[in-house]
Amino acid sequence: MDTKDLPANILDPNCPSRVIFQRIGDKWASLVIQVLGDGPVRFSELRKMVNVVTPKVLTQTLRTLERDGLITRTVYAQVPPRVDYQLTPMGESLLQPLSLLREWAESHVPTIMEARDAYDDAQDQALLGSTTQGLLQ
Amino acid sequence: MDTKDLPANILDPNCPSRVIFQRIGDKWASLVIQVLGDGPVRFSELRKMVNVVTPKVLTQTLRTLERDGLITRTVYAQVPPRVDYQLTPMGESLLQPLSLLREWAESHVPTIMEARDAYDDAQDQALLGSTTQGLLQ
DNA sequence: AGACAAAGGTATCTATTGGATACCGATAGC
DNA sequence: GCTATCGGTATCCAATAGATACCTTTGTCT
Repeated sequence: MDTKDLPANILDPNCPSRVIFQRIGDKWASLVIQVLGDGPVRFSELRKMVNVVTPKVLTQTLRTLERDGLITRTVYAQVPPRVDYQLTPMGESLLQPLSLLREWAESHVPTIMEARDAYDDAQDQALLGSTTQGLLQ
Repeated sequence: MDTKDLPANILDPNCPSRVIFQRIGDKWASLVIQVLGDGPVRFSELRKMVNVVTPKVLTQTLRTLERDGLITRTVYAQVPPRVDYQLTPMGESLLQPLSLLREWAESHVPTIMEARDAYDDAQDQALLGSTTQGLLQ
């Protein structure tokens, strides 16, 4: 009985679901998938839409997404070359969960910014206090 | 009229929602939030439950989550010290979107593993072909 | 008194990853 | 020939993650 036969569990570092979960959360992968939600996009367009990623990193991202079966890569024999990336059905099935997260992020911007300001102010105060204390010794 | 006044948009690199979106997708942050879904957990327990993170990285993760107002940190004046981390209401509001993603990941493990195998096999074949070609020259 | 243990970290160093930049190969148009 | 386009690679440097050792406080054990 091997680990891989157990039910998938993200908290088990040996479970593939964990790697997959973290791949989805990848800095660029999730953005790429959402951009591809409207249909196939070519490499250079993708680079523009997902502001701002270097070609090396975008290529890496696309390769792993392709390997995982979330997108397909189609090369057209033209010059200059044309390469389209598009979601597979499995890739499309990720759109809904991802858009929920996206909506969450977009709607909580103000609250989070406030929380940050409050935290940073508190930190500044604490720092000021300890410095003063230091000077008073 | 500044960028920060525009509607939140993850695809805009200057929009805070993007940073927030990527923070959620952070390798450890999302796992921590899900673990805290069942109630407060202390540092060492968290380390065990979120297998396997180094103390430095866990501390960093917890600090940013605290700064963003997603968790609170409570210190009990005991020896040895006890520090509890728990979700704020905003943190709790992330549980549902995250669990969707988690379910997606856990349920698609087999399909993705197959896709990987297929991709790697295709790569091996292509490599073998080019090598053979190389030898035949 | 001295040694040791527990919890929640921090400090330091190294390995891995991400990013900036330059360049390549094929071909069409000038 | 020279230049531009597209989809990348190659190379190098900076930022991040990870491994490991160590610190602090106080209670307990000997």
